[in-house]
Amino acid sequence: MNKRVLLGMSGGVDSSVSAILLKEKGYDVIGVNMLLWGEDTKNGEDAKKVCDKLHIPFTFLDLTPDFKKYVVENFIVGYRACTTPNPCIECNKYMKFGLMYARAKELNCDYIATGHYAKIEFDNKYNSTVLKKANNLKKDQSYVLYNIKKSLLDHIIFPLGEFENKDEIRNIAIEHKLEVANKPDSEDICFIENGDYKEFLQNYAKFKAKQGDIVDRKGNVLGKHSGLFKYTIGQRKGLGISNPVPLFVIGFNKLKNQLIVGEEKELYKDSLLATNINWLVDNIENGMKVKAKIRYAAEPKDAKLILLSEGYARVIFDEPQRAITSGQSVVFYDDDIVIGGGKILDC
RNA sequence: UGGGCUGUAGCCAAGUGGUAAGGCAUUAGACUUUGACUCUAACAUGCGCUAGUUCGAAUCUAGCCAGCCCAA
Repeated sequence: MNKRVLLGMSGGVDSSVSAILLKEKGYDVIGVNMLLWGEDTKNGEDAKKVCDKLHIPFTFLDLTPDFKKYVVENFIVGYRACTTPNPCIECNKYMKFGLMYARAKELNCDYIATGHYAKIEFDNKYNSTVLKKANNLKKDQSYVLYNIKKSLLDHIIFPLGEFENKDEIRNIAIEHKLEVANKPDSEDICFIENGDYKEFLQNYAKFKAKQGDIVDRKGNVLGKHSGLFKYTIGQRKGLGISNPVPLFVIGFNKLKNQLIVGEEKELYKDSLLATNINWLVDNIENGMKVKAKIRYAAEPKDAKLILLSEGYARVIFDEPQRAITSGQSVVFYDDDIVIGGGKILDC
Protein backbone atom coordinates (compact mmCIF):
# COMPACT_ATOMS: atom_id res chain seq x y z
CA MET A 1 0.00 0.00 0.00
CA ASN A 2 1.52 3.22 -1.13
CA LYS A 3 1.46 6.38 0.94
CA ARG A 4 -1.26 8.78 -0.09
CA VAL A 5 -0.49 12.45 -0.52
CA LEU A 6 -2.71 15.39 -1.39
CA LEU A 7 -0.77 17.86 -3.51
CA GLY A 8 -1.85 21.47 -3.74
CA MET A 9 -1.63 22.47 -7.37
CA SER A 10 -1.74 26.05 -8.52
CA GLY A 11 -1.41 25.26 -12.18
CA GLY A 12 2.13 26.56 -12.21
CA VAL A 13 5.42 24.85 -12.98
CA ASP A 14 6.48 24.19 -9.42
CA SER A 15 3.46 22.31 -8.20
CA SER A 16 3.14 20.46 -11.50
CA VAL A 17 6.68 19.18 -11.30
CA SER A 18 6.04 18.30 -7.67
CA ALA A 19 3.37 15.91 -8.90
CA ILE A 20 5.87 14.19 -11.16
CA LEU A 21 8.43 13.88 -8.41
CA LEU A 22 6.00 12.47 -5.89
CA LYS A 23 4.75 9.94 -8.39
CA GLU A 24 8.27 8.88 -9.22
CA LYS A 25 8.90 8.31 -5.53
CA GLY A 26 5.95 5.96 -5.43
CA TYR A 27 3.33 8.04 -3.72
CA ASP A 28 -0.32 7.83 -4.55
CA VAL A 29 -0.88 11.42 -5.51
CA ILE A 30 -4.14 13.32 -5.56
CA GLY A 31 -4.03 16.79 -7.05
CA VAL A 32 -6.15 19.54 -5.59
CA ASN A 33 -6.65 23.05 -6.85
CA MET A 34 -7.88 25.45 -4.23
CA LEU A 35 -10.30 28.11 -5.34
CA LEU A 36 -9.34 31.07 -3.25
CA TRP A 37 -10.57 34.22 -4.84
CA GLY A 38 -12.59 33.04 -7.80
CA GLU A 39 -12.95 34.56 -11.26
CA ASP A 40 -9.91 33.04 -12.94
CA THR A 41 -10.34 29.29 -13.54
CA LYS A 42 -7.48 29.09 -16.01
CA ASN A 43 -5.00 27.96 -13.39
CA GLY A 44 -7.33 25.26 -12.11
CA GLU A 45 -7.77 23.96 -15.63
CA ASP A 46 -4.03 23.92 -16.12
CA ALA A 47 -3.65 21.91 -12.93
CA LYS A 48 -6.31 19.45 -14.09
CA LYS A 49 -4.59 18.99 -17.44
CA VAL A 50 -1.34 18.14 -15.69
CA CYS A 51 -3.11 15.56 -13.54
CA ASP A 52 -4.81 14.03 -16.54
CA LYS A 53 -1.52 13.76 -18.31
CA LEU A 54 0.09 12.09 -15.32
CA HIS A 55 -2.95 9.90 -14.71
CA ILE A 56 -3.53 11.05 -11.19
CA PRO A 57 -6.86 11.98 -9.61
CA PHE A 58 -7.74 15.62 -9.41
CA THR A 59 -10.21 17.61 -7.37
CA PHE A 60 -11.16 21.19 -6.70
CA LEU A 61 -11.48 22.61 -3.22
CA ASP A 62 -13.58 25.70 -2.92
CA LEU A 63 -12.20 27.83 -0.12
CA THR A 64 -13.39 31.20 -1.33
CA PRO A 65 -15.45 32.06 1.78
CA ASP A 66 -12.60 31.04 4.06
CA PHE A 67 -10.03 32.88 2.02
CA LYS A 68 -12.07 36.03 2.27
CA LYS A 69 -12.46 35.62 5.99
CA TYR A 70 -8.96 34.59 7.01
CA VAL A 71 -6.74 36.15 4.39
CA VAL A 72 -8.46 39.11 2.75
CA GLU A 73 -10.10 40.40 5.91
CA ASN A 74 -6.83 40.26 7.82
CA PHE A 75 -5.16 42.09 5.01
CA ILE A 76 -7.72 44.87 5.13
CA VAL A 77 -7.73 45.07 8.92
CA GLY A 78 -3.95 45.30 8.83
CA TYR A 79 -3.98 48.25 6.48
CA ARG A 80 -6.69 49.97 8.48
CA ALA A 81 -4.35 49.86 11.44
CA CYS A 82 -1.52 51.44 9.43
CA THR A 83 0.47 48.23 9.42
CA THR A 84 1.75 46.31 6.41
CA PRO A 85 0.36 42.79 6.39
CA ASN A 86 1.73 39.82 4.49
CA PRO A 87 -1.27 37.86 3.26
CA CYS A 88 0.80 34.94 1.98
CA ILE A 89 1.61 33.98 5.53
CA GLU A 90 -2.04 33.83 6.54
CA CYS A 91 -2.87 31.94 3.41
CA ASN A 92 -0.30 29.27 4.16
CA LYS A 93 -1.45 28.96 7.72
CA TYR A 94 -5.19 28.80 7.18
CA MET A 95 -5.64 27.63 3.62
CA LYS A 96 -2.86 25.35 2.49
CA PHE A 97 -1.70 24.03 5.83
CA GLY A 98 -5.08 24.33 7.50
CA LEU A 99 -8.10 23.58 5.38
CA MET A 100 -6.23 21.71 2.72
CA TYR A 101 -4.83 19.39 5.36
CA ALA A 102 -8.33 18.84 6.73
CA ARG A 103 -9.38 17.85 3.25
CA ALA A 104 -6.41 15.52 2.99
CA LYS A 105 -7.54 13.63 6.06
CA GLU A 106 -11.03 13.29 4.61
CA LEU A 107 -9.43 11.74 1.56
CA ASN A 108 -7.41 9.35 3.75
CA CYS A 109 -4.13 10.99 2.81
CA ASP A 110 -1.23 10.76 5.22
CA TYR A 111 0.54 13.71 3.74
CA ILE A 112 0.02 16.98 2.05
CA ALA A 113 2.50 18.48 -0.37
CA THR A 114 3.01 21.81 -2.10
CA GLY A 115 5.48 23.27 -4.54
CA HIS A 116 7.02 25.52 -1.92
CA TYR A 117 10.76 25.91 -1.81
CA ALA A 118 11.56 24.60 1.65
CA LYS A 119 12.64 21.36 3.25
CA ILE A 120 11.17 19.10 5.92
CA GLU A 121 13.78 16.93 7.61
CA PHE A 122 14.43 15.10 10.83
CA ASP A 123 17.00 16.94 12.91
CA ASN A 124 19.09 15.28 15.57
CA LYS A 125 19.78 18.39 17.57
CA TYR A 126 16.09 19.08 18.09
CA ASN A 127 15.19 15.40 17.92
CA SER A 128 12.19 16.17 15.77
CA THR A 129 11.05 16.95 12.28
CA VAL A 130 11.96 20.51 11.36
CA LEU A 131 11.27 23.07 8.65
CA LYS A 132 14.43 24.16 6.85
CA LYS A 133 15.46 26.53 4.13
CA ALA A 134 15.41 25.20 0.58
CA ASN A 135 18.69 24.31 -1.06
CA ASN A 136 17.84 26.95 -3.63
CA LEU A 137 18.43 29.86 -1.29
CA LYS A 138 17.42 32.35 -3.91
CA LYS A 139 13.90 30.93 -4.05
CA ASP A 140 13.68 29.83 -0.44
CA GLN A 141 10.17 30.26 0.97
CA SER A 142 10.64 28.96 4.49
CA TYR A 143 9.94 32.48 5.73
CA VAL A 144 6.30 32.41 4.67
CA LEU A 145 5.80 28.98 6.22
CA TYR A 146 6.80 29.71 9.81
CA ASN A 147 3.22 30.01 10.95
CA ILE A 148 2.09 26.47 10.21
CA LYS A 149 1.35 24.10 13.08
CA LYS A 150 4.34 22.25 14.44
CA SER A 151 2.33 19.05 14.67
CA LEU A 152 1.83 19.20 10.91
CA LEU A 153 5.50 18.97 10.05
CA ASP A 154 5.43 15.17 10.07
CA HIS A 155 2.71 15.24 7.44
CA ILE A 156 4.20 17.64 4.91
CA ILE A 157 6.31 16.96 1.86
CA PHE A 158 8.08 19.65 -0.13
CA PRO A 159 9.33 17.84 -3.23
CA LEU A 160 11.28 20.86 -4.51
CA GLY A 161 13.34 21.52 -1.40
CA GLU A 162 16.46 19.74 -2.59
CA PHE A 163 16.76 21.48 -5.92
CA GLU A 164 19.32 24.16 -6.17
CA ASN A 165 18.14 25.69 -9.37
CA LYS A 166 14.78 26.56 -10.84
CA ASP A 167 16.02 25.60 -14.31
CA GLU A 168 16.24 21.96 -13.23
CA ILE A 169 12.57 22.12 -12.38
CA ARG A 170 11.62 23.72 -15.65
CA ASN A 171 13.65 21.07 -17.45
CA ILE A 172 11.70 18.30 -15.75
CA ALA A 173 8.51 19.99 -16.90
CA ILE A 174 9.87 20.18 -20.44
CA GLU A 175 10.97 16.52 -20.42
CA HIS A 176 7.46 15.55 -19.46
CA LYS A 177 6.06 17.86 -22.08
CA LEU A 178 3.96 19.84 -19.67
CA GLU A 179 2.24 22.83 -21.21
CA VAL A 180 2.95 24.85 -18.10
CA ALA A 181 6.72 24.45 -18.45
CA ASN A 182 7.26 28.00 -19.49
CA LYS A 183 4.67 29.74 -17.40
CA PRO A 184 6.23 32.72 -15.71
CA ASP A 185 6.79 32.65 -11.96
CA SER A 186 3.92 34.11 -10.05
CA GLU A 187 4.43 37.41 -8.34
CA ASP A 188 2.39 39.90 -6.40
CA ILE A 189 -0.58 39.22 -4.18
CA CYS A 190 -2.80 36.64 -5.86
CA PHE A 191 -6.12 38.35 -5.11
CA ILE A 192 -5.05 41.76 -6.28
CA GLU A 193 -5.13 42.59 -9.94
CA ASN A 194 -2.16 44.27 -11.56
CA GLY A 195 -0.38 44.32 -8.24
CA ASP A 196 -2.21 47.49 -7.31
CA TYR A 197 -3.14 46.95 -3.69
CA LYS A 198 -4.08 50.59 -3.23
CA GLU A 199 -6.77 50.35 -5.83
CA PHE A 200 -7.99 47.13 -4.25
CA LEU A 201 -8.31 48.77 -0.85
CA GLN A 202 -10.24 51.64 -2.32
CA ASN A 203 -12.53 49.64 -4.59
CA TYR A 204 -13.11 46.49 -2.59
CA ALA A 205 -12.57 47.60 0.99
CA LYS A 206 -13.89 51.10 0.39
CA PHE A 207 -10.87 52.84 1.83
CA LYS A 208 -11.19 56.58 1.51
CA ALA A 209 -8.12 58.33 0.18
CA LYS A 210 -7.98 60.96 2.90
CA GLN A 211 -5.40 63.62 2.27
CA GLY A 212 -3.15 64.72 5.10
CA ASP A 213 0.18 66.26 5.94
CA ILE A 214 3.58 64.75 5.45
CA VAL A 215 5.70 65.84 8.39
CA ASP A 216 9.18 65.29 9.72
CA ARG A 217 9.94 64.05 13.20
CA LYS A 218 9.68 67.58 14.57
CA GLY A 219 6.27 68.13 13.04
CA ASN A 220 7.31 70.45 10.22
CA VAL A 221 4.94 70.05 7.32
CA LEU A 222 6.84 69.00 4.18
CA GLY A 223 4.04 68.03 1.84
CA LYS A 224 0.75 66.25 1.36
CA HIS A 225 -0.07 62.56 1.25
CA SER A 226 -3.18 61.08 -0.31
CA GLY A 227 -4.06 58.39 2.21
CA LEU A 228 -1.94 56.69 4.84
CA PHE A 229 -2.71 53.21 3.55
CA LYS A 230 -0.69 53.95 0.44
CA TYR A 231 2.56 53.92 2.38
CA THR A 232 4.72 51.55 4.36
CA ILE A 233 7.72 52.01 6.60
CA GLY A 234 10.90 52.48 4.58
CA GLN A 235 9.07 53.60 1.45
CA ARG A 236 10.81 56.21 -0.65
CA LYS A 237 8.81 56.46 -3.85
CA GLY A 238 5.62 58.43 -4.09
CA LEU A 239 6.32 61.08 -1.48
CA GLY A 240 6.66 63.81 -4.08
CA ILE A 241 8.91 65.84 -1.83
CA SER A 242 12.13 67.24 -3.16
CA ASN A 243 14.83 67.33 -0.58
CA PRO A 244 18.64 67.44 -0.69
CA VAL A 245 18.69 63.79 0.42
CA PRO A 246 16.08 61.08 -0.15
CA LEU A 247 13.27 60.88 2.38
CA PHE A 248 11.67 57.67 3.60
CA VAL A 249 8.51 56.89 5.51
CA ILE A 250 9.47 56.36 9.15
CA GLY A 251 6.08 56.28 10.83
CA PHE A 252 2.40 57.14 10.95
CA ASN A 253 0.35 59.40 13.15
CA LYS A 254 -3.05 57.88 12.65
CA LEU A 255 -4.87 60.35 14.90
CA LYS A 256 -3.59 63.37 13.02
CA ASN A 257 -3.64 61.53 9.68
CA GLN A 258 0.00 62.41 9.27
CA LEU A 259 2.72 60.56 7.44
CA ILE A 260 6.08 60.90 9.17
CA VAL A 261 9.19 60.94 7.02
CA GLY A 262 12.88 61.17 7.71
CA GLU A 263 16.31 60.42 6.39
CA GLU A 264 17.48 56.90 5.81
CA LYS A 265 19.42 56.70 9.06
CA GLU A 266 16.18 57.23 10.96
CA LEU A 267 14.92 53.90 9.65
CA TYR A 268 17.35 51.87 11.68
CA LYS A 269 16.15 50.27 14.94
CA ASP A 270 17.96 47.76 17.07
CA SER A 271 15.05 45.82 18.47
CA LEU A 272 11.46 44.83 17.85
CA LEU A 273 8.49 43.44 19.71
CA ALA A 274 6.84 40.38 18.21
CA THR A 275 3.51 38.81 19.02
CA ASN A 276 1.51 35.72 18.06
CA ILE A 277 4.64 33.69 18.07
CA ASN A 278 4.52 30.23 16.60
CA TRP A 279 7.26 27.82 17.55
CA LEU A 280 8.31 25.03 15.27
CA VAL A 281 10.77 23.41 17.70
CA ASP A 282 10.74 22.69 21.42
CA ASN A 283 13.04 23.92 24.13
CA ILE A 284 13.31 27.56 23.19
CA GLU A 285 15.60 29.21 25.69
CA ASN A 286 15.21 32.74 26.89
CA GLY A 287 18.07 34.87 25.64
CA MET A 288 19.11 32.46 22.92
CA LYS A 289 20.96 33.65 19.86
CA VAL A 290 19.09 33.37 16.60
CA LYS A 291 19.14 34.69 13.07
CA ALA A 292 16.08 36.87 12.66
CA LYS A 293 14.61 37.72 9.29
CA ILE A 294 12.26 40.70 9.29
CA ARG A 295 10.88 40.54 5.77
CA TYR A 296 10.62 38.13 2.89
CA ALA A 297 13.61 39.45 1.01
CA ALA A 298 15.81 40.27 4.00
CA GLU A 299 18.88 38.42 5.16
CA PRO A 300 18.54 36.76 8.56
CA LYS A 301 20.55 38.79 11.05
CA ASP A 302 22.11 37.93 14.39
CA ALA A 303 19.84 38.70 17.28
CA LYS A 304 18.99 37.75 20.83
CA LEU A 305 15.56 36.44 21.69
CA ILE A 306 13.97 37.67 24.91
CA LEU A 307 10.85 35.73 25.80
CA LEU A 308 8.11 37.80 27.38
CA SER A 309 4.64 36.72 28.38
CA GLU A 310 2.95 33.98 26.37
CA GLY A 311 3.22 34.61 22.68
CA TYR A 312 5.35 37.72 22.96
CA ALA A 313 9.06 38.20 22.49
CA ARG A 314 11.53 41.01 22.08
CA VAL A 315 14.20 40.60 19.45
CA ILE A 316 17.40 42.53 20.03
CA PHE A 317 19.63 42.77 17.01
CA ASP A 318 23.40 42.88 17.12
CA GLU A 319 23.26 45.53 14.42
CA PRO A 320 20.36 47.96 13.90
CA GLN A 321 17.96 46.87 11.18
CA ARG A 322 16.48 48.97 8.43
CA ALA A 323 12.75 49.61 8.26
CA ILE A 324 11.34 47.17 10.79
CA THR A 325 7.67 47.26 9.87
CA SER A 326 4.71 46.36 12.03
CA GLY A 327 2.43 43.83 10.41
CA GLN A 328 5.30 42.05 8.73
CA SER A 329 6.62 38.86 10.22
CA VAL A 330 9.90 38.13 11.91
CA VAL A 331 11.17 34.58 11.50
CA PHE A 332 13.82 33.01 13.70
CA TYR A 333 16.41 30.68 12.28
CA ASP A 334 19.01 28.43 13.81
CA ASP A 335 21.31 28.13 10.82
CA ASP A 336 18.89 26.84 8.17
CA ILE A 337 16.23 25.57 10.57
CA VAL A 338 13.11 27.65 11.17
CA ILE A 339 12.58 27.62 14.90
CA GLY A 340 9.61 29.97 14.90
CA GLY A 341 8.36 33.41 14.12
CA GLY A 342 5.78 36.04 14.90
CA LYS A 343 4.13 39.25 13.87
CA ILE A 344 6.05 42.45 14.35
CA LEU A 345 4.03 44.62 16.70
CA ASP A 346 6.34 47.52 17.23
CA CYS A 347 9.94 48.64 17.41
C1' U B 1 11.26 106.49 -4.44
C1' G B 2 16.68 105.58 -3.24
C1' G B 3 20.39 101.54 -1.92
C1' G B 4 21.60 96.32 -2.01
C1' C B 5 20.80 91.22 -3.56
C1' U B 6 18.84 87.44 -6.65
C1' G B 7 16.81 85.11 -11.25
C1' U B 8 19.99 77.83 -14.42
C1' A B 9 14.60 71.64 -15.29
C1' G B 10 8.74 70.46 -11.05
C1' C B 11 12.21 71.68 -6.41
C1' C B 12 17.31 72.56 -4.68
C1' A B 13 21.84 73.59 -6.88
C1' A B 14 27.18 73.61 -9.47
C1' G B 15 29.11 76.28 -13.25
C1' U B 16 32.73 83.69 -13.88
C1' G B 17 34.25 83.19 -21.88
C1' G B 18 34.95 77.32 -24.86
C1' U B 19 29.94 74.45 -25.93
C1' A B 20 24.74 73.13 -19.24
C1' A B 21 27.67 68.78 -12.87
C1' G B 22 24.97 66.69 -9.06
C1' G B 23 20.86 65.74 -5.62
C1' C B 24 15.51 65.42 -4.83
C1' A B 25 11.03 64.52 -7.47
C1' U B 26 8.97 62.09 -11.82
C1' U B 27 8.68 58.20 -15.74
C1' A B 28 10.15 53.37 -17.75
C1' G B 29 12.55 48.78 -17.10
C1' A B 30 15.16 44.94 -13.89
C1' C B 31 14.67 42.35 -9.26
C1' U B 32 10.34 40.00 -6.34
C1' U B 33 4.64 34.58 -4.76
C1' U B 34 3.52 40.64 0.55
C1' G B 35 4.10 46.06 0.92
C1' A B 36 8.84 48.14 0.34
C1' C B 37 14.10 48.81 -0.45
C1' U B 38 17.75 48.38 -4.32
C1' C B 39 19.69 48.56 -9.37
C1' U B 40 19.60 50.45 -14.56
C1' A B 41 17.85 54.02 -17.99
C1' A B 42 15.28 58.53 -19.46
C1' C B 43 14.52 63.67 -18.04
C1' A B 44 17.06 72.02 -19.98
C1' U B 45 19.32 72.72 -28.48
C1' G B 46 19.03 75.81 -23.28
C1' C B 47 20.57 79.19 -18.22
C1' G B 48 14.30 85.83 -16.57
C1' C B 49 13.69 88.83 -21.48
C1' U B 50 15.92 91.78 -25.45
C1' A B 51 19.99 93.77 -27.81
C1' G B 52 25.36 94.02 -27.96
C1' U B 53 30.91 92.56 -27.45
C1' U B 54 33.40 87.91 -29.18
C1' C B 55 35.61 82.84 -33.59
C1' G B 56 32.70 81.34 -29.29
C1' A B 57 28.30 83.92 -23.85
C1' A B 58 24.69 80.83 -18.46
C1' U B 59 29.31 83.37 -17.79
C1' C B 60 31.25 90.26 -20.14
C1' U B 61 28.14 95.08 -21.39
C1' A B 62 23.41 97.86 -21.71
C1' G B 63 18.26 98.20 -21.19
C1' C B 64 13.93 95.93 -19.50
C1' C B 65 11.02 92.41 -16.40
C1' A B 66 10.21 89.64 -11.81
C1' G B 67 11.17 88.50 -6.66
C1' C B 68 13.58 89.47 -1.88
C1' C B 69 15.97 92.71 1.80
C1' C B 70 17.25 97.57 3.92
C1' A B 71 16.04 102.65 4.06
C1' A B 72 12.07 106.44 3.54
